[in-house]
Amino acid sequence: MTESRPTTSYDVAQRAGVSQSAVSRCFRPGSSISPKTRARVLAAAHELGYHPNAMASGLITKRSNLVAVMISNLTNLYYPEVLAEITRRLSDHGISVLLVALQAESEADAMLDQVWRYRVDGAIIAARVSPEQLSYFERRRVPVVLYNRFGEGGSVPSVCCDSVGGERQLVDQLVAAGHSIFGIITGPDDSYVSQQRVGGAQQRLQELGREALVVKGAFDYDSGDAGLRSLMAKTGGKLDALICANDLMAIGAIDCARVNFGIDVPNALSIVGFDGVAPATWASYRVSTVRQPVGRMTEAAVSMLLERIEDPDLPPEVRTFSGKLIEGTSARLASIG
Amino acid sequence: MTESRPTTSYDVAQRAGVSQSAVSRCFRPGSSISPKTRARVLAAAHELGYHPNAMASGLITKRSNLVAVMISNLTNLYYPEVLAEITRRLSDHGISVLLVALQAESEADAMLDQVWRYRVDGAIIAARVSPEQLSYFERRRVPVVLYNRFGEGGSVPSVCCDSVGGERQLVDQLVAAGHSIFGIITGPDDSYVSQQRVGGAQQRLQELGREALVVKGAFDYDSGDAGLRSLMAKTGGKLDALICANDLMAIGAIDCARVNFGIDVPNALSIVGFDGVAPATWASYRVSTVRQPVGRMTEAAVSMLLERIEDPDLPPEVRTFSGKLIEGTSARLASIG
DNA sequence: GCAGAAATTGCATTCGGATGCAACAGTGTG
DNA sequence: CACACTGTTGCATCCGAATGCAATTTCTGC
Repeated sequence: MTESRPTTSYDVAQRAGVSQSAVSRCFRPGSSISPKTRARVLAAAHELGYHPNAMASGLITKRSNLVAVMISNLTNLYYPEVLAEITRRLSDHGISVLLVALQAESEADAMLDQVWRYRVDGAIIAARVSPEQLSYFERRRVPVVLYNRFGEGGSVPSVCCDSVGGERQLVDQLVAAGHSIFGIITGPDDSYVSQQRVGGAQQRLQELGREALVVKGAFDYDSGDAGLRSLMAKTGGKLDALICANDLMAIGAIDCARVNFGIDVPNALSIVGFDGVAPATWASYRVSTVRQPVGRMTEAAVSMLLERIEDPDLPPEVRTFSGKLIEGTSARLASIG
Repeated sequence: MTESRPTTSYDVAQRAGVSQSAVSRCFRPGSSISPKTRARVLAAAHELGYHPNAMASGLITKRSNLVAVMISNLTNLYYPEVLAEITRRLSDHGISVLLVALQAESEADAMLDQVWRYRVDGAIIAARVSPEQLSYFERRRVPVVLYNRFGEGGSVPSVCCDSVGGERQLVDQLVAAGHSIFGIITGPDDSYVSQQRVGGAQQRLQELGREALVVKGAFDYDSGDAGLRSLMAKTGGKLDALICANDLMAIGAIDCARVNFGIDVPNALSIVGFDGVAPATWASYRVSTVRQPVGRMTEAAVSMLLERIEDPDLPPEVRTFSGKLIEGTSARLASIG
């Protein structure tokens, strides 16, 4: 009963009375093997608890069946869902996930070293990665799909939620509902998503002849709080509509408005977010926001990656998905629709 | 510039004018290599962008430097933090994470197949796994550390937060503050954590001559809502103190109490949770809860696992950490302290 | 400058599975 | 029953790095 060393294909071969090649062919779809032999081998494999060694097979096939999933701040509420979805979809295709969780930008190089060593078949990147680091993937011909970011003028396949369009919708609704003094809380400067969202909102505001005060945030709860305080000070409390670059900051701002300033949200102040995370639907918040279609986006990311693993020469492609406007009750919206 | 096929140690050897063995020794700490050769090799490796092939080295050393991290429901708010911490700590030791995200119990076998194929060096399990599945790890001599669960009478190393003790503290405080009609919302039946928390609370209540109405939940927001409704019905609205098996349900219950029943929490109803997740600290909730020491727990889990990878014969060990009582404002507590 | 010890280096082999090729069996035809 | 053809099978080799061993170099002390 002491199953000391892991079983190899030779053990199985011996037990089944066939050659090692036969065992190998048994576990490799598309190989020529007779049903009879197959059954014998599978029986022996089962008895011995045999599982093919992925390192050995990866070594020779040059396919690790590993995909790196790189995520910046896992604690962002939005990413766990994405990560879970991606993992599930990949494993449906027999591919395992090498998780790379970046905290600081500086770690990226050390983590990438791991990625290279394992000869991953591809990568899905939802993290900030420098252009040089990205170009490394290209040079090594490791397919990459960016998630909610954008690589060097669209030269890298990516899946995005239409931030600009979503923000324009929010702004349209806010303006139509008669708001007048706008504030924006951004994400970090180097965040593509933040740039898009803030840019989209500002642009639409300008088109409609409005403008907004902008303060910087960091995509977290406290930023919403701090951002609101700052904007209230700057506007002498006249702030009318607040656009937050994500839901988490919107939630922070809602709490701050109510608890700290005693403001009636949404009657005295409208607050909108972006993402459509779970807490945004909670009864205390019911954030007016744009929900990203996580299911369709992850599906696209995975299938784009798999296609490019099969055929690395596919041209880059950028798929953009529209988010869904969620009315919520944290903002007075025109409610066209 | 077309770096077609990945560089091998032979390429580096040739460029540096040494043998392949020398290159290998360069990347393997503790090997005998002169500083001069080392420098030459490293230079050549750098020029060629060489990264040792983990599959090849794993094949021969029988160490994959991979650890499987198995998590049930990633979307549980509590786990992302745990996952991020564990990943970071492992990568500090040069170990990468093979992520296994279980949704349904049924997937476990298919996912475990992946785990076996990659010959992971160990596993950290924060997912529901059957005893047979667990015993497979033992048979294959793959070290395992359970996270917040408990294997077959303590025969598997594990790291836990003291649920019983935490609940007892909460109950003590609630009773001391004069509550009289208690309700409990549990987690899923098969959850170890739920059993411990509910059992701990019940036991202490009994010791103090009280009892509680118990309804079943599923650790999610909606369960808090549904649980509260059910308890209100059963008690004719007299419910006084509500003990939720985790924060998320406490949050759901708080929202339901305020929004649906117009109850003043905590003055008319005290609600407590467990975990200490980020949303529990938000101004709208400030949940009275017990916070798990995630940092210490993940550190323990990782170091216990690493020790057992080095020496598989270390005896099983269960490390239990006390949580920290967070007063919050969702419950009237005696506030001893 | 030399014997001997110590450190370094290269050679050859190994890990476990995949696969081209040749040998072989089984089938249907004339 | 010989023949061509399709379908299986085993043999030998390969993937890329690690390592025991022996050969070589460098170092040490005298």
